[in-house]
Amino acid sequence: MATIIDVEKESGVSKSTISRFLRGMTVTEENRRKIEEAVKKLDYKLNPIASGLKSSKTFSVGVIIPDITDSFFPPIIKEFEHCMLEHGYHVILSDYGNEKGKEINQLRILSDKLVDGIVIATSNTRSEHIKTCLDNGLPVIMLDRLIAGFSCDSITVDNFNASYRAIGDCIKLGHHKIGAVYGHFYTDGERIKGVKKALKDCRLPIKDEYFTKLVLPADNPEEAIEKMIDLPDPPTLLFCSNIYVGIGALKVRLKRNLNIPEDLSIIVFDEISGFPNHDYVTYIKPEFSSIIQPLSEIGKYAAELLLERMRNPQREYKAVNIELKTRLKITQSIKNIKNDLVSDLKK
Amino acid sequence: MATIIDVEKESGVSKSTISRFLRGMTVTEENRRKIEEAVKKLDYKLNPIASGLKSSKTFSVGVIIPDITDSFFPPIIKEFEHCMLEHGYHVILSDYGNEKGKEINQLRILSDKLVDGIVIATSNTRSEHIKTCLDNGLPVIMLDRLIAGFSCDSITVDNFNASYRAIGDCIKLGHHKIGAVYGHFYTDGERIKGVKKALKDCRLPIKDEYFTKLVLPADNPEEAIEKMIDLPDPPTLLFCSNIYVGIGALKVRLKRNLNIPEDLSIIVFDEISGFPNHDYVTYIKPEFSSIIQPLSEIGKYAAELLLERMRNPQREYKAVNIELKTRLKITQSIKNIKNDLVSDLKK
DNA sequence: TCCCTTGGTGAGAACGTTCTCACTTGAAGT
DNA sequence: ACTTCAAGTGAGAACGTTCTCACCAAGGGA
Repeated sequence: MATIIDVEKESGVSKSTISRFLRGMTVTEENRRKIEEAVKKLDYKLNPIASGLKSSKTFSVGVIIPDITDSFFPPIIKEFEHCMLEHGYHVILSDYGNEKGKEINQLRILSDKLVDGIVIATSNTRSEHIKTCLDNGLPVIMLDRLIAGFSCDSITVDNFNASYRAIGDCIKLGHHKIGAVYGHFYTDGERIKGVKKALKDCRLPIKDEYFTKLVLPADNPEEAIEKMIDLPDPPTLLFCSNIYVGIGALKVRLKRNLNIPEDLSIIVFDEISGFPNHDYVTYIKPEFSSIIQPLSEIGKYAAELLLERMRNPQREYKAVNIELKTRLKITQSIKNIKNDLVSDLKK
Repeated sequence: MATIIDVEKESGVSKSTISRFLRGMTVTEENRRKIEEAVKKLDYKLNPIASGLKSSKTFSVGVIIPDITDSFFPPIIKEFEHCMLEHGYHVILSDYGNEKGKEINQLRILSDKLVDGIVIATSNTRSEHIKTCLDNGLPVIMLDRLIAGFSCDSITVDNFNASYRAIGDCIKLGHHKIGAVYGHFYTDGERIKGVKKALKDCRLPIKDEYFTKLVLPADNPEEAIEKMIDLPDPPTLLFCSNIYVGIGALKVRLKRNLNIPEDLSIIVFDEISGFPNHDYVTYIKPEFSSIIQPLSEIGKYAAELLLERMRNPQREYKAVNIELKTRLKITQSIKNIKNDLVSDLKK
């Protein structure tokens, strides 16, 4: 393998100038020509390890996620990786398998000199591990999930507002008995806050038996949903706070042969199929109404923000929180109770 | 950040000995104690970049795949990453978006000094790019797909034999008119060879109109399937060579309201839902019969083989080809024509 | 007793870059 | 014409390890 010293000898230009040229700084026309010639002749490639030693840059970033087999993450990672590669960065993938301890461990390993930046979808509610990185000047972008009381760059979606507005729309359609099944993650919390706020703002009661919190994946969403529809006075609409609950609803629908939306209206936060090879679910009619997250965009913005932070590693910083808009897709899975009432009255 | 020189000063032991100790070589009891004490006191961490410069090891490996949003890959990667991490290796993910040129490019970038080993699921039918790596002493493991006439370590599944046996079973159940829709990838080729061999061995005719090759994802599997069932004399059983074709069959079933297996028997190479959050499809009865690939195992064996190669980087080597067994899952989606004939006769 | 081996040691070179700093050159400003 | 300045240059130190090599002590075989 040719080194910069070989290029120096071949071209007659000093290694300092060669190094500068390779990093995009200006050199005289003549030197440029000589260097390019020598580089080509020797098939010289910059050694990124040697380069990283002095400059403390590895041109690689870490992505730490709870579970790559969760369909939420691959599209995000795909776009993120694509953007980073365009800027010469490599992506180190780290799947912590939903184990809080492992998450902290992986973050430490990656931050110990290996990466120039981190993107993390945390499962922890404490922020020490992330704060340590920031204190050491390592940029961290939080993905999808925040930690209460901790300020850090982030890319999230409008969990609260989207849920608030979606439920508002459902209420306008005449739904007054609204139930929700949700998980124990950060995002679930935000979404349920939105649901309850919508109910409150419309002066509708919030019944305890209509709200079931699950510890996923241990708890079974189907059970919770079945229990809810079996109530003496069941809700007319079910808000599924994430895809796992949505899938549960799909199962209950098949198992109990539910008519949607006659027996129950359903709305899901998340698209049940984000995967190109799983979009067949759209053939099961009516499709569930859903709040769709812009997955590629999340990846894109994460990349852009991280790149910006790595370019300008100023110490004292103000956290940038980017909240992306979701898209509400209303289908026949939500009954228009008002219109039905009107037509009932007409009869 | 403390360096090894700081530890040297603190402990009074030379940096050579410290370096040796850190890499697991034996030192005297007294030195061990001194070093450990100093390391702890200074919170010393080995700098992997500096370490890699001299030793030409980065302790990272590259995984190059066509599409991370294809449900096939995440479970493999998850297990692979898990195994590699246990041995101190990091995984750099590289998604080439099914573009042959980009695949070659990514491989070159990764191999230029950045990684100690490569796992690649190639889309190319030429092997130069991989051969270059091997010639440079960089271990490469081929994943899922081989290249004709090119010898290289690999982890695949028994595409040919599994298809051969599965179709053999179907023939025993009385299916003589067997059709297949398949893609243009390596794996499709092997599977179809198995199907045709089974037909040939049973002296059944291989009708051209029963075999449709698609260039995925451009071509539409649904169309091909519909055309086939609309033949004047359609097949009684359809072999779907991959998950995309399987999904196509699912769509056609819903769209045309097909009765499975009365109207058509179906078997799919691949499980239609590899994702934990997409397993609802099992609630659509009857589930399609399928040939299930051991995804985690693929990741595990890839890791083991790669680790072995990196430990013993002997030049002249004989390629190791590991072919994993798939699991055949026969459901009600395959009609037992023979028994039906028998009962028809009894009537 | 002497030689030879074995296991452990430390000094210093090596790895291939980037960074620092003092220098040269030519153009612009007075 | 003389200073000032900016842009570009090259020598050599620096980055933090690992590697090479010569060395030393202890123990075993002759």
